[in-house]
Amino acid sequence: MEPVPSLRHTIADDLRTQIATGRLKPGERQPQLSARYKVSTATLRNALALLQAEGLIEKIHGKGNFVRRLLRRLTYEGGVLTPTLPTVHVTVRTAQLHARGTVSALLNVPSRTPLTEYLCLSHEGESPHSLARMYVPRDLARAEVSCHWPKPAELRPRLAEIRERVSARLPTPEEASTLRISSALAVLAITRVSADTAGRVVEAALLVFPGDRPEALFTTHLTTEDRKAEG
Amino acid sequence: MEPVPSLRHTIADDLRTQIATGRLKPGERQPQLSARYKVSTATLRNALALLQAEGLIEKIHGKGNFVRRLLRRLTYEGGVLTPTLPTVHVTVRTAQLHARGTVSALLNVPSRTPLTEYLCLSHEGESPHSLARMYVPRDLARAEVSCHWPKPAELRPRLAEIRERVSARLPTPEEASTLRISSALAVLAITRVSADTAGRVVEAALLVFPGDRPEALFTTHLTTEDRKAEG
DNA sequence: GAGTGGTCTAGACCACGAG
DNA sequence: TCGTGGTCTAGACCACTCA
Repeated sequence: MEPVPSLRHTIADDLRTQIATGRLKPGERQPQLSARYKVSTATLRNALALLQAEGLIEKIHGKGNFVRRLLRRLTYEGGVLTPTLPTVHVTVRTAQLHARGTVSALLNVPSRTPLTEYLCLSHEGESPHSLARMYVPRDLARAEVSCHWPKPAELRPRLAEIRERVSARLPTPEEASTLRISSALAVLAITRVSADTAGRVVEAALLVFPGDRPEALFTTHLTTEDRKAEG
Repeated sequence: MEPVPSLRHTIADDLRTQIATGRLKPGERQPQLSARYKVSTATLRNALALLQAEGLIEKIHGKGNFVRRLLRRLTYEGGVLTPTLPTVHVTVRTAQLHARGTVSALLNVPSRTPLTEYLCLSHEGESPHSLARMYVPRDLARAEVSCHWPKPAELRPRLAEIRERVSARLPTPEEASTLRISSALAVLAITRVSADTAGRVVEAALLVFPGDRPEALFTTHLTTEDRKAEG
């Protein structure tokens, strides 16, 4: 299949095993590495780009290359991330704005409807972990600041239906810099729309997770009626 | 934020609009393009790599760069892709093998249990569209060759629960060449495990979709009991 | 064999971070 | 100011496709 493995793949493979065995020092510099492997800087950069796309390393302009901490793979299920880690903390920025475009359509409200936006960034230690943008009609906005993390059911309106659209894509430049990931590292994007028992959309959330971290888990329990309807 | 847009982004933006307005001829050559923009080949390649990662173009070694047909975004919901297109056809390869590793764990059967593997590749016209690997215990294997596309409910065992794990990642080299996508184009990977009413796992499926095509949609209807349990 | 894309080099220049 | 990463260049060489 690949009779002549390219130089950058060979170097990337070597660095990968060094990372796996903990032999690679954090903050390793490009010039040292390119000298060690006797390749040009461009080739070494290409090798590092491969590792970056896998989420193994992080490059910081003016400082060096750093091995990313291996974080356990989390699971997003039913609007909640598990396991819930005590080391995760969340910063929330609230803004008042007016509906327009995509958000207006998701919430099923006219343009210029007053909304409250919650911009949530979760960290695990120093590392940014996930990003959430939540939009709530302003008359419904309360202490819903916990985003996609567990929250008491009483705080939110009674929900009747949650629709979650999941897609895979590359991060926008803003997302990449906010999450401190390579723009080549895929992200899992979840668009969540929650409606109450009256059918009114009470929340639209745009969630973004780096692809090397969480996954989403969806379980369908088929009742007898569902199976009848299916046939 | 980005006061000095890099040259390759400028070129990529320009090519993007040309693609959107249909002005870019298929099979456009790198040498012509680098001459047109007066940049080095490396810079032009970087610009094309951006478009490749968005799934807009496809490069074929020795031939040229080709604009990918814009395919409508499909939705995977409840094991079915919608809308169902008459132009989609599926090739299936069946193999007999024995459980091991991940598949063994997913199906919850011991290693070396006889399995039937269905390897399904769907095309829309000439373009590969999605990839599915399905594993079924051999004693349950029947005419289940339609993979994740609609199939009569009678053909499959009565299902009680479907669990779907969704993740975003870059394709493996094999997936990239099979689906004819860039290795930089994110894919949506769905691991589906279906159990019958007795709790026996009757199917494990590994589905891979190019990130520029389908998305997955999951709907949760919260009944009164669910909401009680949530509180 | 001519033309294409894929890889690599050596080196220039700019932008960022820290002392 | 110095060392780092980020971008770009000009050109060499190989691999693939097609006439």
